[in-house]
Amino acid sequence: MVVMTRWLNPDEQRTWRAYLTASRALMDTLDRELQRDAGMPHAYYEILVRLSEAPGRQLRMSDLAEAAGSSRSRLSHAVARLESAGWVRREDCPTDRRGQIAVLTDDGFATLAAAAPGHVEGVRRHLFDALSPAQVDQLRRISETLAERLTGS
Amino acid sequence: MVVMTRWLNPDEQRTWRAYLTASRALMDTLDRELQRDAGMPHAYYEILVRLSEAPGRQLRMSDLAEAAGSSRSRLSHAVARLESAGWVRREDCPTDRRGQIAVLTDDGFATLAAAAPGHVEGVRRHLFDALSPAQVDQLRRISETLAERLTGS
DNA sequence: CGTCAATTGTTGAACGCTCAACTAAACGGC
DNA sequence: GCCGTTTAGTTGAGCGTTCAACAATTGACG
Repeated sequence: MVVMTRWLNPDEQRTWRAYLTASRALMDTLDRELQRDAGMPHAYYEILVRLSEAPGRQLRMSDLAEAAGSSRSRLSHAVARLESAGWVRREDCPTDRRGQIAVLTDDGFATLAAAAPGHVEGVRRHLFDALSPAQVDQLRRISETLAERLTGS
Repeated sequence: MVVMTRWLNPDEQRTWRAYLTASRALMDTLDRELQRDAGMPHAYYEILVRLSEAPGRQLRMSDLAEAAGSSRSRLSHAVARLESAGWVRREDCPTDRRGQIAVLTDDGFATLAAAAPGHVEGVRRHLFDALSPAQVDQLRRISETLAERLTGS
């Protein structure tokens, strides 16, 4: 049996296109700024942020992957790069011999601290300064709904 | 003089993290579905869509780049791939000898037509089904504001 | 007209991500 | 305790994007 496609109506179409344009432009802009000012892509910045917030500035690879919304493979490659940049180091997990622990180095923390103000300023300028407080709230609710549905958590 | 960083307040922080998680998960999911079902990433799908909507199913490379929110370089590489897949062909521009025109082939149109229902279904399932009509409207306004500010158009 | 600047599009290298395949260790049931 | 199944993490190949450099053409302006 043929199932009819539920096409997007004009409002949805317009919303979807605007969303695509906006989110792509936003992430491209922030990525470029971060690359220029801190020498790392946004994905790597986020890894450093998550490590910096963890107790002891360290996390199991799996936990870090989940926190950063990354696949294990992606994280493996990323941490390899971050390690060779001297921002992260790997340690063996004492309780699970399969495990690896990613530890933020002092150098990594300093780099993050240096990059953070500029990046936050970018997020503010490109996102929050453009929205009313009510819109920020709307965006939060929408995003939380979508995140929950998509990540199943 | 030192300029104080305007850090994100807790609400903004939460909004930003939820936004990051949601938009990353959404695009990752749609990208994976499109790759699985149509053998192309979302960026390529969008190029084909823009071509299919243009008069004569063709566009100058620059115009296509702008329509697809892509850099010239990216589009050049992408069209090279689409051409070798037989979905797009290049023609010389008659009025500007620097110009190239990307033309959607019948094969490309057929591939797009075959991919569209599944992709639209995905957009609906992962995005619109999760939101109320009011939220769709909110997301449209927010996105249009951001898109305008970021792309300056 | 001639020249310098801007625009169009391509190219190659470096980088990051995805996917599938793989090793090693832990778990679960008997 | 043993054996099949999960789980943790890595690896390499292939693909897509970015960036800087480049060639070719057009435009602007004196």
